[in-house]
Amino acid sequence: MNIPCKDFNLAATLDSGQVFGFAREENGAYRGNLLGEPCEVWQIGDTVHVSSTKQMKPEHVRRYFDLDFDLSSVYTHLKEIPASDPDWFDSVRGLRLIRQDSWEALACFILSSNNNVKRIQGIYKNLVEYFSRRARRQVPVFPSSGEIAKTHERILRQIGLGYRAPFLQRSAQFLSVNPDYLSVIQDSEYEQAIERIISFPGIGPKVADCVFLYGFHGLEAFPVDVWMLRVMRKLYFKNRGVSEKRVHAFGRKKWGSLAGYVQQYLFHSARTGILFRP
DNA sequence: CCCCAGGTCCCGC
DNA sequence: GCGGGACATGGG
Repeated sequence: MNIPCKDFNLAATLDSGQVFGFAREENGAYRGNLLGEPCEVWQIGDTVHVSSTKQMKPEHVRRYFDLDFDLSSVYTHLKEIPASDPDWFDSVRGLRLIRQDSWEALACFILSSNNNVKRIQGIYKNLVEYFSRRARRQVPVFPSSGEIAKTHERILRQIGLGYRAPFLQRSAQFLSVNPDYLSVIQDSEYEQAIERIISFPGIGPKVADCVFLYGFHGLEAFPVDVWMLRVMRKLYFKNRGVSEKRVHAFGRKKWGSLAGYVQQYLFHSARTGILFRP
């Protein structure tokens, strides 16, 4: 399937730490799971190519990659950021926020706490492989909350979750008892949505913002992790040791309904060294 | 041996 | 409400 796309950067989108199920291959294509279908995705110029066994509707892929969103207002904010060069984000222009599955985002970001992207991807892969094999699935996909709820905690530990194993399992158990809770969150305003997400075990304010942003496309979220804390302190607080809470409030107020997008560009750029290099 | 990674939890104040 | 340590695991 070929999908025309303007102002899109597939590599920056999939490498920016918002989704953990895509692996870059030698030829530059990405293998992963798109809308529940294992597939291969690559970009040539202004065209996205998707190869999968089952047929997918182009409008669903467009929606998944948020391709119909006009990024110009985001770029206006990015140009005003006090970096040395106003075009500092040129190499990642076209980075977009994916509309991924909300359960998968919630599960993945429980794994993300005090962890690094490389290892989160590894645990994600282990979860897909173990539970797909166990259920004898023909196509490997991320396990449902029901599957996680029913397994043994020691299995999750063996897979590599460490001390986060009981957090993920208890969260899955809650969802299997309250199956409509994710749609309740979907229909909530920011403050109440965060309050509800934060009630899951292993989820604090930072992960809750990630879940709201990536799992529910809540663009007014502004996750502040160690990378964001560093870059924001440098840009706006004269390198003073201001708290995460204060940086979070600052970003949300400054960028409003686009805070999540600005955050994604800042986070990816900080982590890859695009911003602030000698 | 150390420190770090898309933090959270739990404790004492 | 804020500060500090513990927490699994793997890489540098």
